[in-house]
Amino acid sequence: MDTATGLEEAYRATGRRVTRQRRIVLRALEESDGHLDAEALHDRARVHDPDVSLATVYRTLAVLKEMGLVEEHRLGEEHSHYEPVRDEPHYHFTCRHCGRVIEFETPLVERIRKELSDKKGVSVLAAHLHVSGYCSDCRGAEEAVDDEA
Amino acid sequence: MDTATGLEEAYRATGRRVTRQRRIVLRALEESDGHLDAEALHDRARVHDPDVSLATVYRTLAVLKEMGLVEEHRLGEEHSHYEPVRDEPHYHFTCRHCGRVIEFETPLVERIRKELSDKKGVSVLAAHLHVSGYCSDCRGAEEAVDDEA
DNA sequence: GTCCATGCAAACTGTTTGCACGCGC
DNA sequence: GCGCGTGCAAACAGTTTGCATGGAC
Repeated sequence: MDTATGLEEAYRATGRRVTRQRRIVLRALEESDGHLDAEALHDRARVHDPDVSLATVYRTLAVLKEMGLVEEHRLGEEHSHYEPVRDEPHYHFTCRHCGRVIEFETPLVERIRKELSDKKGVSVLAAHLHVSGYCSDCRGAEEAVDDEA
Repeated sequence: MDTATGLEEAYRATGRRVTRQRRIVLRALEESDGHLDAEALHDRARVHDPDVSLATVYRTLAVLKEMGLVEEHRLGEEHSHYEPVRDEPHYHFTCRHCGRVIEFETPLVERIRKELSDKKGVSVLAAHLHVSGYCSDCRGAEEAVDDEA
């Protein structure tokens, strides 16, 4: 796939220096299947170089966010997840029991955007839809989780 | 409106003690038009009693969340906003320039829930839709904000 | 050689918690 | 008066930042 070098090239194109650490973080991001948190990304980066610091991971993510190449999501409510921006918008479902994240697409959010623009006169830049519940594997375990809480 | 005593009664019904501080926080929540953050709620509570602590605000919110009477939202991405649960679900738009929060309704999210259940076999408990952009008053100010970033 | 990027540790923000006291029941 | 709820301050998690050094260009 050609997105494999995508981040690094887009990054280099901005005139920023491509350091060893930054390349490692970019690769780790690209190789991820999406929605990694900073800690997980850091762990993956350290496989290639144990000295990549968490601060560098955060700094790299900040740059990528600013460039619009990476999106930050609050899925589990406590910390952020990051993923490279793709062409088609998509949304997230998280399972409250096993934590699994399922991505899904729907044209309906686009319709909501339009309705909102028309009715309220706002200009929409982004729409995040986060659904939670139990995935097909965990549907029987609902009470167990509720008891834990 | 009868929701004015709603929180306190529901609260009392669980057998918990209704203290002066807790009553103040419940009232402040009910009198809010929704989506206050903990700090704002604390400020409002202190109007009635300067000694209500932020910890008590958080503890009260935690109880109400657990009871399902209050919802927590991540609107601005950095800290949480809280609002009493109402009958009809609604969603939020936030203006990136002035910070205004606009609530809106749409039946389309319900359709998305159904589609998701059918296609992926998941059981949906909650759906949060957060749209951001510029409100009608701030549509001209977009570049100014982008420059600040 | 310049100057951006790094690692480290300290700072910071929002939230939670341990403890001894206070007050609702 | 029992025991939950409180205020305070310290702890906490996630993230950001100041500073001196290092490495990309």
